[in-house]
Amino acid sequence: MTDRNDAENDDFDLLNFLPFLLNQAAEESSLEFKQIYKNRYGMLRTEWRVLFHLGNYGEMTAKDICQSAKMHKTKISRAVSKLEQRRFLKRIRDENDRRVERLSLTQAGNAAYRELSTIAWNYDAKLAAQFTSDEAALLRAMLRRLAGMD
Amino acid sequence: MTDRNDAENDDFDLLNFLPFLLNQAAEESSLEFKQIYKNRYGMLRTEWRVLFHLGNYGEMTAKDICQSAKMHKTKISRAVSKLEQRRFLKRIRDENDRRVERLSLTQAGNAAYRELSTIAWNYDAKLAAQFTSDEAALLRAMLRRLAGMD
DNA sequence: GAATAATAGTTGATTTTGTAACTAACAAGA
DNA sequence: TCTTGTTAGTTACAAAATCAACTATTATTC
Repeated sequence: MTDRNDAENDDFDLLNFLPFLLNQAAEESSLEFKQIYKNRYGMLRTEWRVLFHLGNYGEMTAKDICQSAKMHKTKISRAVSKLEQRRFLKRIRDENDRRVERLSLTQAGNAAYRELSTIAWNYDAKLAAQFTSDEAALLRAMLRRLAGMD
Repeated sequence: MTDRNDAENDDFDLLNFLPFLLNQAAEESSLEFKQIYKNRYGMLRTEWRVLFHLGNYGEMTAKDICQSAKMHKTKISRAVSKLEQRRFLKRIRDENDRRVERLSLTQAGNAAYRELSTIAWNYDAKLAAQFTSDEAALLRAMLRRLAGMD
């Protein structure tokens, strides 16, 4: 029919292409929660991610967050500034290595984290309730594998 | 310890939070493929998505793509312009409703689609090979559910 | 112990996205 | 038919992400 090689992709199916599916699922499943941190706290995704990391792990450096969240350091730098402006976090320069700043949440930051993480956890439960608990556990394990978090 | 309610989120675990996991998995699992459409064709994600839709489904309108890919119409408008500039797609004004344009790939667009979709399919197989085929099928089904594609 | 390289983080310029207002074509009701 | 409303798609402007160059500090090497 044509001189090009088109044998192998007859059954390519966009709707089953994992990167596309993952993206759609990620997008859709974070929409509702996004409204909350956006409308209630005026935060961007980058900002709540930093907040969640600090709330979840306690004191971290920007680089730590960078590696854990696989976010670019400029995004983190700006998110940290915003959160600092809103008095949600404080920086402490590390006296052993003065390039480093140790980041941690203020009381207000912790309060926001607690409120948001409770909502997040309920939200997560609602998402997971679409599946059996075995399925949900398997889903999380597979996603961790795909994300290179093993 | 404190006067705030912090009972329910003791076991909140960021690394198991589905929206976060989904996002990390989506990001990581599209990285390698992104290099290909980006470096080899100079395309953005929005552009290859439009290309893939047209390659996969044949002639569509911008609105069709909008609904299927859940992308905003301005993104599609710009992606279509770019792809048209590169002679990957052509627009035909619908004479029954002159607001509508029917989009389809040119020969060059089809060639690009064939090459990319073959690579995509192999790439998908490589991702899925991390799991049993039952697991992979379940994963896709769960992602479709989460994405609201049922 | 200078000179060089490497690292943590910031800033500025460019690119891409998102929001809202817009044009053009059609539809429906008075 | 002539408002009024709706829809397909574009454009202008604002917000955010990316990329490269930068400062300040520490590590390395000669």
